[in-house]
Formats: sequence, C-alpha cells, structure tokens
Amino acid sequence: MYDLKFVREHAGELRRAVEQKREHADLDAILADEERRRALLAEVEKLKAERNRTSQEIGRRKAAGEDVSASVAAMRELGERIRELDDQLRTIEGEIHERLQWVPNIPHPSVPVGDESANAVVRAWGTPREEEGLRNHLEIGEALGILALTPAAQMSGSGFIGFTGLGARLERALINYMLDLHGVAGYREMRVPYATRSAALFGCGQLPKLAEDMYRLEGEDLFLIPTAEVPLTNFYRGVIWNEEELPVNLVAYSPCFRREAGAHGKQTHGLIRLHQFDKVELVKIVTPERSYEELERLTADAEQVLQSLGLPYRVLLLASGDLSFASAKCYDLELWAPGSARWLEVSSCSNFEDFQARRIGLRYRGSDGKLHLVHTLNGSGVALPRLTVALLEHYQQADGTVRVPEPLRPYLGGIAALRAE
RNA sequence: GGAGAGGUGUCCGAGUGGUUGAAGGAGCUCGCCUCGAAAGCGAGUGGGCCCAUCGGGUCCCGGGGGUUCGAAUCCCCCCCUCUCCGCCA
Repeated sequence: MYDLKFVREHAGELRRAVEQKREHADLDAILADEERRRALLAEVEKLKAERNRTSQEIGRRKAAGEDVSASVAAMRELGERIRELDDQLRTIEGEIHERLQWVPNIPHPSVPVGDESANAVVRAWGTPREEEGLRNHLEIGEALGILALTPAAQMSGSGFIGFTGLGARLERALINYMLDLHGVAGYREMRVPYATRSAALFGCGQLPKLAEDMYRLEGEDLFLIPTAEVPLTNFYRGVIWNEEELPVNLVAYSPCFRREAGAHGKQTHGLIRLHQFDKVELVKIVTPERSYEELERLTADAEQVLQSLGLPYRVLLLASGDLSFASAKCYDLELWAPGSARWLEVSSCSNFEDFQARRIGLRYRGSDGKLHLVHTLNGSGVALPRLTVALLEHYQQADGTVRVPEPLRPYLGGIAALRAE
C-alpha cells in the first residue's frame, strides 16, 4: 500500500499500474478526496492549536484564582467545531484508506507489459523426457499404492488428498530435504502459526482482495494461511532492524489452505489444484538497494531444489497482467511433467519492494541513522504436490518403479526406487 | 474458561486531569580530557502527518471509541503479557 504523498507524486505511474494489472482502483477519487482532506486538516489543526494554547492558559489562570468561565464556554464551542471537522476528516480518511487498499504495486520497469501471453521464458534447465507411453502421476501413484484420493475426498471433499505408505514418506522426505538445503544456503528455519488474524493478511496484501480465496474460522478473526509467506513476513512485525543485520533470510514449511473459489471444473482432479497442500517457503527481508539482486538469488535458491533433484524446468518472467497485486516483479518456476505433457508452476519468486513493508511497518535504521522501509521478497522453495507430480513422471521406469534421485535417498531410508509394497 | 496484575521512548523506569513528548538512569552520537583507552565532564539523542525557506503546527504513552476547556492520567470495548485456578494433546 502506498502513502498519500507517494500517490500524489506518482499518480501517473500508479494509473498505469492499475491498468496493466487490471485492477480496479479509483485514483482520481483518491486524489480529489486527498485535496479535501488536506484543506480540512489545515483548518482543524489551526483550531486545535488555539484550543491547546487557551486550555493551558485556563489552567494557569485557574491556579491563580481567576474566573475562567468565559474562556471555558468559548472553548466548549470551539470543541464542538473541532469535533465536527474531525468527524468529516475521519469519514474522508476512511474513504481514502478504503480506496488506497486497492491500489496495486507498480511493476518494475524490467517487467514486460501485457497479459499472460507476454510472459517471457528467461531460461530453461534440464532435458525433458519425450518418450511415448509415459504414464501420468495418477496412474503411477495408483500402481504404487502411494496416493489416496478417494478417502480424502470422501471425508473432506474434492481438493483434498492423502498419501499412504511410501507416498507419505516421500512427502516428508521432500519437506526435510528442502528445509535442509535452504538451511545450508543461509536461510533460518522457522516454525510458524498456520492461522493468522486479518491484520497479518492485510500486511502481505492478501486482504482485502483475496478474502474469498481463504478459509475463515467461524466467529473469529482468524484465517487459515494460504501460504507461509504470511506468518513469515509478519513474524518480525514491529522490530526495527539495524542495516548490518539485513538481509534476513527465512525458511518455513507449512500446509497452505486455499478455497480456490471459482476454479471449479478447471484442473480440479488430482494433485494440481488443491484446497490444502504442503509447501516450503522462502522469505527475504532486505535493504532497498539490494532487493533486485536478492530476487535473483532467491530464484536461484528455489531453482537449486529442482536442479539438485535433476528435474527439468523453465523460468518465466511474468508480464504485468499476470503479476500479483502486491508484487513488483516475479519469476515463476515451472517443472516439466512428461506424463501429463505440461508445465507445472511450483514456485513464484517475487519482489514486493516496500509494498508489504509499508503495510506491516517493517523498517530498518540505515547508516544515516534514519528509519527506512525494508524490501520484502518471497518465493516457494517449492510447492510439494506439483513437485511430486513432476518427480513421479520424470523418474518413472519401464518396470513400473520410480527412481529416487540420489540426494533424496538419505531421507527415504536409502532406497533407490519407489515400488509397490 | 474464571480471578487478579500489568502494557510508557533503543532499554530500564517515574508519572493518576493542566507549560509532560513525557522526570531519572542506561545505551548511543559528538566534543573536552588522554600517547591511546577507561573513568570523568559538556552537549545531543522518537515517529507519522500538514503547512513552510529558516521554521511552525498537529497527532502518537498496547489498539479503538468516549468524558473534559484540557487525558499517559478518568470511563467503555478489544489485543497482548504475567500469576493463580479450571480444562487439556
């Protein structure tokens, strides 16, 4: 979220951003209200200055035993006027705030302008398998007895899945593997709440826009997190970092809960789109000068998961129209799933610049001694179900087993292949 | 869930209606002193917003309302922390 001064000074850019991101923010209304707000503010502050001055005087004169009833009466009247103006001010500030919440972050100049079709493949890694007759993950999973779609659907509905036996162990292995990998790369492992208040979600930009996409606990101001980004980015709310303490690199595993409202009928079967899925998430809190450099590192760190597991992928630079509300620049990592013959998004690595920092109030004290907003970044490192899909499909073997990539074996009791139990 | 205590600046801590944005101490910065350091001495040391050239004004003592000429101080609601009881994986 932007502050009003910024909006005043960068109205043109913001208008362009709203258009490019296909958001619906009324900048003209904000600017008009802002004019009125400032006029009102100047007036009411003048009156308050008078009240403060006179009230002090009343105190002094009263102590001296003078009759102050005339002044008190005058101030009572002034108080009424102030109250009126304050009410007007509060109303208009409420309107401005409401509208301001819907102003998206401005895309970075390096972001291609356009819709999805303008997304750019910036690099690709690995060699996709192209043989005929490769099975898809559902077929593989069923043959191995590691997936449990029906039981989960029966107790929880579509969009929920279970894993059994080796499948469950595979998920746990992947989580542990990724946490360890990122730990070595310098990320601090965190354990976070899986439900947060609305303020935390607002801070990351999930609210107000995505309210319908989240699960809310009945009767409480608590939402199941759609991503560990929320508790991680909010974790150090209120602390003021020293410049030399940055960057702060955090990693956490969490389940993620998404209603996926409106997504029905679209890729709803299997592991591709779920109401609950597991994810390892990376968050960086950095100084502004370094945030774009850190975005490249963050992306590279997420890629390292895929490379070390030997899975072919490509990196997309998202176009403005595909960029999320709070993001200034974002790379998507897509794994190739040869049995399904499609690319699967397993990670989005974003720089939010100071958009979230302003909402949450994340600041650092610079070498100049002053407070500045940090920049925040996050990226999946990576999402589990789709990683599992790509892994099963990529490492399937003619005998029906699935080869386990070397680095993962220590996490699976040393076995070299998944086979039916 | 019940009862009580409390939330003040970077930190500790005073302050229960009036020149308190906030005593005192610690820390930090600068200066003096010193060969240098420590100690000592002196000065400085919050943030947001509005107007403005220096500067001025306003708001902020967990958050939000209210009472009052005037609130960190009184009232209401909420959040958090601590202690005791209850319950519990």
